[in-house]
Amino acid sequence: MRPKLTDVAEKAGCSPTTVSRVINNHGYISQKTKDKVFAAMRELNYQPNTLARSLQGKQTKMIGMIVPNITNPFFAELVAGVEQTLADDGYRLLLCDADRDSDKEHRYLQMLEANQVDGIITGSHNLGLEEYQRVGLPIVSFDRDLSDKVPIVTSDNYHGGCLATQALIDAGCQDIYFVGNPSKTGNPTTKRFLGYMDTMASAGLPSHTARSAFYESPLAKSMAMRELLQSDRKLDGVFCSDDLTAILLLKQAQRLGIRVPEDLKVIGFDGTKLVQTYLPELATIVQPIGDLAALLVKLLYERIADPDKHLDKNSYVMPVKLLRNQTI
Amino acid sequence: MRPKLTDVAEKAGCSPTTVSRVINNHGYISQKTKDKVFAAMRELNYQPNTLARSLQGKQTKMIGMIVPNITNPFFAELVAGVEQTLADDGYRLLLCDADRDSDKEHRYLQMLEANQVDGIITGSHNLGLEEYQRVGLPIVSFDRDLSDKVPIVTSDNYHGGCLATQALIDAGCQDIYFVGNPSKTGNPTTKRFLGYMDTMASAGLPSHTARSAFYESPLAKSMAMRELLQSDRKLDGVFCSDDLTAILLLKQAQRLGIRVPEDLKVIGFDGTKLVQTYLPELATIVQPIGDLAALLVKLLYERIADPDKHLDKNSYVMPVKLLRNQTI
DNA sequence: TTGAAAGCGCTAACAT
DNA sequence: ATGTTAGCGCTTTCAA
Repeated sequence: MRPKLTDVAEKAGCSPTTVSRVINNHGYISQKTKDKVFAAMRELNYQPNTLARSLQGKQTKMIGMIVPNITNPFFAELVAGVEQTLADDGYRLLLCDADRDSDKEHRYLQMLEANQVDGIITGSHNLGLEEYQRVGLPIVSFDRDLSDKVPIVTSDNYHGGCLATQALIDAGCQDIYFVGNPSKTGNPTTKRFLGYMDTMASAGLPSHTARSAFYESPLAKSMAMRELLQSDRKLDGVFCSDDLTAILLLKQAQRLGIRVPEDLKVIGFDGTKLVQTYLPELATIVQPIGDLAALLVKLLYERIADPDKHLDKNSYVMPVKLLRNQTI
Repeated sequence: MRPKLTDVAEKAGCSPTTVSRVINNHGYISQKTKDKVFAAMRELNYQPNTLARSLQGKQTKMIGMIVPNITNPFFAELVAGVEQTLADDGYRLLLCDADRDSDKEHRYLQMLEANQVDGIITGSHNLGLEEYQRVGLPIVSFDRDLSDKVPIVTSDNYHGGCLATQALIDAGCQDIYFVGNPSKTGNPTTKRFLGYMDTMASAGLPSHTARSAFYESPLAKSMAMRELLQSDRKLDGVFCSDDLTAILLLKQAQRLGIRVPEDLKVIGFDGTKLVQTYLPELATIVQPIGDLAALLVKLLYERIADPDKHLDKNSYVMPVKLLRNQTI
C-alpha cells in the first residue's frame, strides 16, 4: 500500500497537519520538525496524492489541449512546445486529438471538465462558441475567434499571405495561384488568402484560386494539383496554404517535368522544424511555433490566476518570417 | 458553483446514495426514481467529479504515455493511435515528452504516480529498470525490454533489417552500408543492424557501418553522410536505420549528383503515413503503427485488470512489411 | 509552533 | 428499493 500523509506523520512523530504544512511550506514550522518530516517522507518514499489534494479545491495542475490532428507536424511541434513549457511549471498535459470530429471534440470538452483540468488550450475548431462558453473553464484559443472572453493567439496570417505573394511577384511571377481552401470562414487560411488577394491587387495582377477539394485526402489533393499543372492555364507561381500541400505540388511538378524554380515558383506556409530540416529547399512563411506555444501557456496561466480579469487585449498576433529558399 | 451529487439528490428528492447508484447503474433502482434523477441531472447540468470518484480507489481513467519526442512523425503517429484507442474507451491520455532527458523522464514517472494514472505506456528509455519497477503501476513498454514483468511490444526489427538488406542485395547492390547507431544496446536499431549483418554474411558480402554521431542533430548527420558519399569508399546501397535519416541521405546524394537508384539504392525504416504520403518514392520497412498502438493499449488494459496475472508471453513482436519503391 | 476536527464530492458497507 | 454512515487522503479553520 502506498504510504499516506498519516503514515509520514506517525513516523515523524507529529500530526498530519504538520506534515501537510511542511509539504506545502505553509505557516510556521521549526526546522527540527521540518527535518524529521522530510526524513520520514524520504524513508517511506512518500508521494502526495494529487487527487486528494485537488479535491480541496486546489488546482489539478492539468491542462487540456485539443488539437485537430497531432499527426500534422505543425501541431506536433505546437504540442511539443506547450508540453515543454507546462512541464517546466509542474503542469501535465491531457492531449485530445479531435480529429476533425465535432462529436469527439464535444465529448472531450466534457471529459476535461469532469477531470477538473485547470484550463484548456484549443487549436481545434469544430465546435461553436456556445459549447466553449458553457464550460466554465479558463480557455485560450489558437487561431480562432471564439468570443471576446477568450484570448486568441495566432500568427500574422494576413501578413504572411502578403509576404508570400510579394516574394513570388519579386521573383518575377505573373500568373500566381493560391492553392488551399479559403472558403471555410474563420480559419487561418482565409487570412492568408486575403493577404494574397490584396497583394495581387496592389500589383495589378489577376488572382487565381485552386480550391477544389482541399479538405480531402492528400491523394485527392495531388490529383487536383496535377490537373492544375496539366491544364492549359498559364501559371508560373503558386502560394500554397501550407507546407504539406506545397510538397505535394512540388512532387507533381517534378513528375510532369516542370522545373522549379525555373518554370514554376512555389512557396508554402508553416515552416515547421521538420519540413525545414527535411525539405530545406522549400520557401515558406515561418510561424514562430515556439513563441506561439509559450504565449498560449502564458495567457492561460493569467486566465487561471484570474478568470474574470478584464482582457485589455483579446487577440495576439505573432509575427511571421519569410524564408527564402530554392523553390522561389 | 458546480452542482454536486447532493444538489442532484435534493432536486430529485432522494438520497445521495441513490443518485450515485443511478450514475453508476449499480444495484436496484426503480425506473421512476431513475427518471427523476436523470431529470435533475439534466436540469442542473450535472457532471460527476472524477477526482472525488477516483479518491475512493476507483480508476482515474487516465493513462500516461512517455515518448522520446512527439515531433518525430513515428511517435506522433504512435501517440495518435494510442490516443484514439483510449478515447474510444473513455480513457484520457497524459502526454509526456521525455526529450531524451532522463531527469525529465524520472520526474514524469513521479508525476504520473502522483496523478494516480491507471497505467503507463513507455516508449522512451532513458531510465533503468529499477525506476520503473519502483513505480507500482501497470506498465507496458514499446521497443524495449524492461523486465519479464513488463510486456514489451515491438516490431520485428531483426526481420525488418533482413528484409531491407535482402532487398538491396536483390536489386544488385554489392557494397551496402548500414547507417545508424547500433551501439547503444537494447534499442531497436541494434536489432535492425543485426538483421543487416546476418543477411550480408549469408550473402557472402562484407558489411560496413557508418555510425558516427548519429544521435546528433540532423545537420551533423547530414555532414557525416556527405563525407561518406564523398569518400573514395565504394558503396552502391545504404540501409538507413530510419526514414528521416534516409531523407537526409537522399538529399546529400542529390546535391552530389549521385543518381538514385541508378548509382545508389536507399532503403529506410519506419514507414510512417507522413513519409509515405510526402515522400512516396522512398523504399522502406513499414512498422504497423496502428496495430502497435492498439496492442499496447490492449495489453495495458489486461495489466490494469489484473496486475499480477502471470504473463504467458512477455514479448510481442509485430510483423513488418517491405515497401518497394523507386529508391531501390 | 503545533494539533484536533471538519470537510472537499463521492462511494460502499450496512441497515431498513 | 432506498437511506444512513463512514471514510478515501488531504487541507484548513480554529484552538491551544
